[in-house]
Amino acid sequence: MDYKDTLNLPKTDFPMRASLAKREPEFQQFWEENQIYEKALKKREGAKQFILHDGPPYANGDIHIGHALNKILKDIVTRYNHLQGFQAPYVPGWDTHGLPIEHKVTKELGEKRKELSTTELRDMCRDYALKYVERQKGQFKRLGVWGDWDNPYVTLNPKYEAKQIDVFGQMALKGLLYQGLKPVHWCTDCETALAEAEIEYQDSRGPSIFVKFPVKEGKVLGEEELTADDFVVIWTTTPWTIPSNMAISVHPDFDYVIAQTSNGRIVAAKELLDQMMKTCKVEEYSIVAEFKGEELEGVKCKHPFYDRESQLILGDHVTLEQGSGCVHTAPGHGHDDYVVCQDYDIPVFAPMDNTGTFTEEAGEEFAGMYYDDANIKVTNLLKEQDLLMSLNFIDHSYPHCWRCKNPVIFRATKQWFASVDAIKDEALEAVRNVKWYPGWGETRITNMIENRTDWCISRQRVWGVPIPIFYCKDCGETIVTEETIEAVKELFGEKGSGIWYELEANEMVPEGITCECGSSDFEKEQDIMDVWFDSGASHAAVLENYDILDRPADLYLEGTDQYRGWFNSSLLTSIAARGEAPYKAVVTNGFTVDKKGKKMSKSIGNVVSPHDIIKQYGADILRLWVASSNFKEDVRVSDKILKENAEVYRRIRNTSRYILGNLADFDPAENSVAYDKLTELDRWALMQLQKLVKLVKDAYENYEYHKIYHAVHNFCLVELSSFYMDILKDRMYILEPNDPVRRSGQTAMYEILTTMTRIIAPVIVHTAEEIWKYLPGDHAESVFLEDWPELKEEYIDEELAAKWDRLLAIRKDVSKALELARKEKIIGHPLDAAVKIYPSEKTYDFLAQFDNLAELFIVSVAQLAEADEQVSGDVYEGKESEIKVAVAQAAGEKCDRCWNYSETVGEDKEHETVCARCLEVINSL
RNA sequence: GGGUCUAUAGCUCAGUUGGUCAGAGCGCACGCCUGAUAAGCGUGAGGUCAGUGGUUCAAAUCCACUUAGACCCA
Repeated sequence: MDYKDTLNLPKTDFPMRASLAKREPEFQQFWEENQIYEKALKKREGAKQFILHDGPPYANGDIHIGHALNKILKDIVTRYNHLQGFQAPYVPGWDTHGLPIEHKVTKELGEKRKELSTTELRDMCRDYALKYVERQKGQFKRLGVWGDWDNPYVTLNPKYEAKQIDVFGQMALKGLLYQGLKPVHWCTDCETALAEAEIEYQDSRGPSIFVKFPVKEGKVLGEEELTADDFVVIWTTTPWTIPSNMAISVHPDFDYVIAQTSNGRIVAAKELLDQMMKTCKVEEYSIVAEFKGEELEGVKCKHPFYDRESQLILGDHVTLEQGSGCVHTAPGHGHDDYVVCQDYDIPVFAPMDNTGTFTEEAGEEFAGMYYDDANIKVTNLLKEQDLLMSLNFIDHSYPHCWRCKNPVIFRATKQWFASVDAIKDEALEAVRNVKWYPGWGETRITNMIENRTDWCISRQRVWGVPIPIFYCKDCGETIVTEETIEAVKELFGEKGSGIWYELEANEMVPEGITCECGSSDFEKEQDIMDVWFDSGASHAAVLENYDILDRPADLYLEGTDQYRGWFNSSLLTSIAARGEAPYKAVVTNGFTVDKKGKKMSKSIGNVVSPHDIIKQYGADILRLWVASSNFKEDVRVSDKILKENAEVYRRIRNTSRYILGNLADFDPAENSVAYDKLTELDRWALMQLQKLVKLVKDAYENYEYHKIYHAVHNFCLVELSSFYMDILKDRMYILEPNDPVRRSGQTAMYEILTTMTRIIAPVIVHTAEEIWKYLPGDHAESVFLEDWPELKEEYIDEELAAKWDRLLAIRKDVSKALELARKEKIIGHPLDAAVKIYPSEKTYDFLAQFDNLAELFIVSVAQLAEADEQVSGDVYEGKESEIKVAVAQAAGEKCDRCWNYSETVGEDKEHETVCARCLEVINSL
């Protein structure tokens, strides 16, 4: 007789091999067809909400590993909170406006661009964006992320745009928006502003001049007094900007000197003096004073042409690469110049029109002159006054227009700004009331907001939301009122913001609006808003627009780059327009880097793509990797790391599979054993489970998912596989199916599996669902329609824990003794062994309370020696406990059925090869 | 150059306020089992806690600097 057939060996169809790449899409289809996400929301109707507001990725290109990390984290958050009992909706979104898309579309069009109207170009941009929305949507869904994928938000949606206008309007009406000047790249040929991406750098030949600025008001520097007879020397390659000079910048930390030359005393950086004198062909000179740049602050020079001061200011942008270390500063024609002048309240001055022609403001010498022609004029004027120290021509890299290939200039134009100063204190106060994970996020955003200058929200582009402002045609006055905002809002909400380009201003301004000057003839603003304003307004445009959402959000969760980006723009617009922070808590994730901790880049070739990972391993492995990482820092990905996660996954999967196999004949309704009737070992296992539940919940609450990963893995491995389940094999297989002790084990395993599956479900969503399908007994159609396992404090018994900890230590020593016996070929399988344990006195009393030591040590015989018994033969002296262990081959024969050695084998005539225990079972079958 | 971070075994992570704190699991090596079997069990080797200096009776743990890396600015 083959006794194997009389055993209860594990039996399940749950596959050992996951085949995730193939099977995951089937579960995703199951969720979609059965509307599991919708049912989950319905189940929590009326419950407290947990709203995670999705930061919109840019609708361009395929998703990369960073997107995957972020989206999976968000999914873990919403699924966990849902299981916890919250209604946790997730409305994904996309950022669909902006230069990168416009640029890409324009580039694809090439020359054809010129034939298209603004509306036609915008339509193409929209199509492009929506194409990538669909594409990325598919990629996100493949990660197993749940949410309202059929109704996501896109920033180009008319309803979104209308809310954005509302936010803009609120800010405008509160006086938080103003027009100012700021330099931008400008093509005088195309008469348009250019974005950085539209600039091409080419070498071109141009003048290079050193100019003396006469000192008007000096001071004592080093040992010497700088007087009105002295000069400060500047260097520039754009002489035409000299008329716009407003200041001279020096670096506070560099060394500067006053040098005596044949041409008067001059100030310059010490390190550049020799080189500069050589260029200017000055042979005789000497240093008469030396001092730090910071001492120059406050010195005033006289502008070479005008009755205007040019003061010395301090700036970190000054370098010692070339020139004089004293930088000609024209805030109307340079970015650094602009920034540094802001600190000194020096006005922006750019006396020039769209064609690059000087205006009257530049004085009669220059008015009407094209900027490029002014170079000669400037040098001539300087020469006449003996202020030109040198004139050379040099080749240098200079920006050119990508379209007409002409050189471009930096030129200040009118831009709309949001005043950050006005709301700074309020914003900082709000920051203090937000929870930041990790904690240093608060410091980081606080510093950023404190140092933030006013926000330039104008963009001279077409793919975006137009700035909804009108101007009086007659007097130029800005028209922005509650009525005009409301009108534009309505219009955009209905037709989309593209309507701005199809209607004349007068068609959009409501009836009855007149300018203070009496005119009712208007024109419209041509600029659009910075895309950061689009996404920054989502707290209104999404949270207020969706019935299932609400403001403020419970959580924003994005990468660390968003302190400057979305966290910032959202906070500012929310404070400005709604008077509150848009979020209650903010979590940030680090960036994904390669195995060496370096950032990923195509050129280095260290990019890991989520698509490849899913294809090779499956989304659950990718998700497990996310959970395994301490994502608040930068996270590493490599094939080795993924392989390791695949191993951990297999352990969790196999443990689950093994339990399922042992539950093959278990009906929880029929066969469950009451808690107080469970064996002590089973109660121990359930206690460990409770400890796990507690730890895991804490970890979810604090966004420390790697703790969950380690805890669950260790639980499967240490508590279950190598101890609890290893011991349980004997009773599961050998005993009569309905034996209460066997049912006790099944009851515990059933609870362990159903609990473990639910707590890990937010991470490995597909696998959890798969396990749920194979679960015996009644259960919801999806694990995501279940509740979080309630913590059973009553299962936790510290006395029991201490008792079993002590036993575990002893078991470790026994196991060591077995290993040594195995090495000496005394035994092979542990069941070959009979162990005799010589305990210390205290340990004897402890061990005597167990009547199943052989079962716990998985040996055929475990004999406890009396406390005073003499040790005989070779023994292993325990390191973890006070025992000595002797190992011998067990006496008797090996039972054919249970594989234990027993002297009862052979006693029965009918079943000669079976032990007494097995005989009883066989007879009862 | 500035702001915010990070650096513990090959990998992922623990190490509460400085005093058995040098740990876990994986991986690796070796062995066992073949009734969880493209599974399971056991044993073992592996780290000058990035480096230097300092504070202290005592530092992976506090301070300074250096090196490397990340994000955002300039």
